[in-house]
Amino acid sequence: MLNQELAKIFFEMSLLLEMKEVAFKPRAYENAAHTLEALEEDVKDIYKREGLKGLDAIPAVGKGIARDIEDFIRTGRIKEYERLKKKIPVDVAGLSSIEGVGPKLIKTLYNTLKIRKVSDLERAAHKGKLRDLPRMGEKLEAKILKGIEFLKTSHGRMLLGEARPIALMILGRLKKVKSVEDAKLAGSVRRWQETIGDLDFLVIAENPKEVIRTFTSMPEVAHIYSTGKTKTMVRLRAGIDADLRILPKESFGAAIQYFTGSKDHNVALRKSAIKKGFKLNEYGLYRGKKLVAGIDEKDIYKKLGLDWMSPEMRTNTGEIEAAQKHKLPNLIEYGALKGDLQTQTNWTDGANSIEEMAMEAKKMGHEYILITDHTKSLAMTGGADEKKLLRQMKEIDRLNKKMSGIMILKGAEVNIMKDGSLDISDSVLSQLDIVGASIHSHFTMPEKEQTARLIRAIENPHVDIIFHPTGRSLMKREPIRLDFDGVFRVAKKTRTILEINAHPRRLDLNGELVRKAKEYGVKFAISTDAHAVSELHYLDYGIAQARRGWATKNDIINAWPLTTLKTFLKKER
DNA sequence: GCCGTTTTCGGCCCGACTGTTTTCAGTCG
Repeated sequence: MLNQELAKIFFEMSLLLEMKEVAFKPRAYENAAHTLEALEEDVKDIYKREGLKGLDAIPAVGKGIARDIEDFIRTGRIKEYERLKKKIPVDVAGLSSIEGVGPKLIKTLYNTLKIRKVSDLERAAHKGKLRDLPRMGEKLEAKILKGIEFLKTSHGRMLLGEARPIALMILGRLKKVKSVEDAKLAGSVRRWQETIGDLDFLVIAENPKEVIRTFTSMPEVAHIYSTGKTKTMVRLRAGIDADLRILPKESFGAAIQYFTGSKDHNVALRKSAIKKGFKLNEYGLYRGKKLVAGIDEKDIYKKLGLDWMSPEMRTNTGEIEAAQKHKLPNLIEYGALKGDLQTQTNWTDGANSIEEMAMEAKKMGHEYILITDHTKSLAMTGGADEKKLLRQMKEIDRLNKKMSGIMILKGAEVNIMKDGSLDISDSVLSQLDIVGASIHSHFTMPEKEQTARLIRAIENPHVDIIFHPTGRSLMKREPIRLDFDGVFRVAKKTRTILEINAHPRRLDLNGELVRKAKEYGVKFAISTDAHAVSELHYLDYGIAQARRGWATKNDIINAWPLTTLKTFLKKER
């Protein structure tokens, strides 16, 4: 899909233009990048069908950018982009991914210190060269070093939300190869891990050569590391490695088990196998030299006296013990949710109208959708004040009369201020169906203050859900510091729901915290934080986190009937 | 460069915060 590649280029162009201090164009390119990121149909298909006119019809894409896209489809290059790159030969995408580094600073860094990439910047910071630049000091120098450190720890990894679609596309392609009997995805993608280091494909095939040829000649392949009879490793253009293994049928289940991991889970599993007099490896479960199980993954667990467990749970944090006692939880199922509880519209920073979001939700089979636009202290999003919220409520009433098959609920993503107060008056909050509240600033407060701040918001009688409770941004920003025991205790007491945010950049709460919160009896909402109709489909990423946290249907409020949910939330306290 | 229920030209989300300064530039979302 070209959309993602183009989005990256346009985003880079917006940064380059901003460095050149060109007015307004940066925003135009940035908007186009966002639209393409969320666009469901491949621009190539649109172009094939409707030409330049079709491209022009894409929101945020006009004549100029349509021509850029055409350029890219035809030649794989964009002239304007290459012209900019030539003038400013700097890795702006890499540098700007460091928290606290933006286009202006990148420009100064290049002009004064000839810094072109992250490693240059790191060296300069270590030498204490940054502090002497205009408007810089020791603190900012240290902040940049910390930002680089953080980036490094997540280096070479990719968000699940980016990696999974690529993996599924390649899997589909492998399955179509004639001699392929079966093809499966293993590794961290199968476990729905938050970030992905590489993609693992396992295949049974009569003619391995044909499969390997298909795999290595895919357009996505940038570099072939090695290619043999049973194993091939490549680097994809998207910036991630992919491994393909061809396996004999009798070992397929064992291989899937082995390559799914996690490593810790497998070590524990092998130990338990040894204890019971078996040997377990990627080719099968053996008693002496005799193959006891191998074709079917479930069979391997069964022979070891264990219930089969879902890959999301394989973290070696008690799942093997629970499987042995037949006490694994009955996990919430994919597709079990009845509605989305966090969505933004074009009333603030979303791309689509309330009606468009509701239509898509209906198409997905949802019973309801909660509209939760930002509030006024998030000014850059056009956050709603009381008046605007009241107007939006009227609009929702109008739409509910007009539409059938979906209920639009009135909500908001109310901003939690530094002191834990909210930026919308109680009298307006009380008129909303469901109120979400979340933190968008002061991420670095000490644990004690941050905890007190969040607890104050949780204790507000109007707040039903805390959205993305830790505020983390995967591979970019750390979670805020919280005393989770304290937070979970108060959330339970006040019947305040914690969100499992399904946005691939957030996944917040994560599985580990879900499991901990669940022990306190906290209930959860799984919601997408969708800013466009296409993002409403993120729900599965949240469900995966819930499953890793051992959550059942009973723990997830939007898996319940709407009436049950509403009764539960009525917390006149 | 994009966009239009005031506009095909003339606008273009803007407030809070931080670390630098001693009035503000840069970044964030």
